[in-house]
Amino acid sequence: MKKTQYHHGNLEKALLDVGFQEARATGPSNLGVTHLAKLVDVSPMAVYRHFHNGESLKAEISQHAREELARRMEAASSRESDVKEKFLATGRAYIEFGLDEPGLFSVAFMDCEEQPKRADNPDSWIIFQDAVLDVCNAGYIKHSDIEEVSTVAWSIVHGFTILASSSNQFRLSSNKAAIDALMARLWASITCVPATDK
Amino acid sequence: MKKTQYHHGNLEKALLDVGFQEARATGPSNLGVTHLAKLVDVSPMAVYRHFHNGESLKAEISQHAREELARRMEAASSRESDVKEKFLATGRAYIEFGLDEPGLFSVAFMDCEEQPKRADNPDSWIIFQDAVLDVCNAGYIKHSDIEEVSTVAWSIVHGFTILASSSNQFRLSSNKAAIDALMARLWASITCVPATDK
DNA sequence: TTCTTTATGTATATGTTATAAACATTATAG
DNA sequence: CTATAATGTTTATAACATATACATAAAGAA
Repeated sequence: MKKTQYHHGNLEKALLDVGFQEARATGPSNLGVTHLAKLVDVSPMAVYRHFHNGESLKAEISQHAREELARRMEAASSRESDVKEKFLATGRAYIEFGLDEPGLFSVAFMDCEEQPKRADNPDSWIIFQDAVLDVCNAGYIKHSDIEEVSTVAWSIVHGFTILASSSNQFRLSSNKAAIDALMARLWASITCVPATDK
Repeated sequence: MKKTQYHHGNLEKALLDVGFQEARATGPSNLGVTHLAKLVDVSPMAVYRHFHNGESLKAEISQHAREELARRMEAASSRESDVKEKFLATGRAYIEFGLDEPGLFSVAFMDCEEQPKRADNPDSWIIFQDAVLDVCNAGYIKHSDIEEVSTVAWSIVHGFTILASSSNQFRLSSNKAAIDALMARLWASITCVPATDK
């Protein structure tokens, strides 16, 4: 089982793929240059022909994880037809992604300096905004509230996911019940907002 | 300016203090054993007399950051007298801590294996639960909803803070306006929850 | 005080990682 | 069918974490 070809074929994709798998399995901790190079059976320095440094490799893996999340959100949304249900399914998919794939989720939102941020790729922020736009067009909310509502929706869903999945935070009796309750209250927060008293 | 004493005096506290400062200044990236030892002008191995390994040192720094957050929440709450305002001030303090001290905030919630979790120290989860308990006792919500409401409150506030502070996520026109809106909707989500239709 | 023990630091060594520089091989375009 | 550009390897170097062995100082027993 030794080295048969000097050139790998498509090392860049291979590194991203194996990095994605590692992210899925163990989160951010095994995404080092040397480790990934070993998994692809290539010398560590070969990596630098395709990525400026280890951080940018991690950043791209992180981007891939975010794209996977976005894909699942869109898939979940497309399974529904009602606007409200589409919106809720989008949020629910986000949470379920975090709970089912804690490694990918934490890599998706780990802090790395430069995000690639390619406009052509799906992005959870855009997806939330689109879902909220539909909710708006269906008459549930005012047009001027779109950004505000998107912000709330993403915040609540993201916060819950992090606290429930990644770490040592709140312990809940039932995840499913907690998610149902959370989504109900999310819907409440965006539809029946009271007059800003004071 | 050379080494005058062989023994340091209180190295453990010195390491935690300088680690806290580094966390404040640059987040999780400069909390290594060697680096902190250098800042305290001590050999790297001295650190191991006080911490089992580098991870546990980081974990304690992280704990201190969480305690600082808790302290600010309690301070903000204590400045108000009305139950609702106390609750909202608690959440607002959380967000402001994240925005004012992004380094401390990201260290506070970075994932490290073992959290110390000393019961005698203040903790944001407990503080939220206490605030919600008061909201409950004031008649705003049902007693059976305490856990659910605490979960929502922490989720929304934590999610917003992370997305707004730590990373490259949503860009908002005005932070203050966004926070006001968020808190209004948080209050909405916990008070006027609609019948669980379906 | 002086001696012993324990706590606390240092020195040295090993293994891992990131990454630079120089060199090797292969693919591709004239 | 070569030059040259792309892609990999080898060989440093430097920063780390941390183990082992050793040094010093502080605290208590004699």
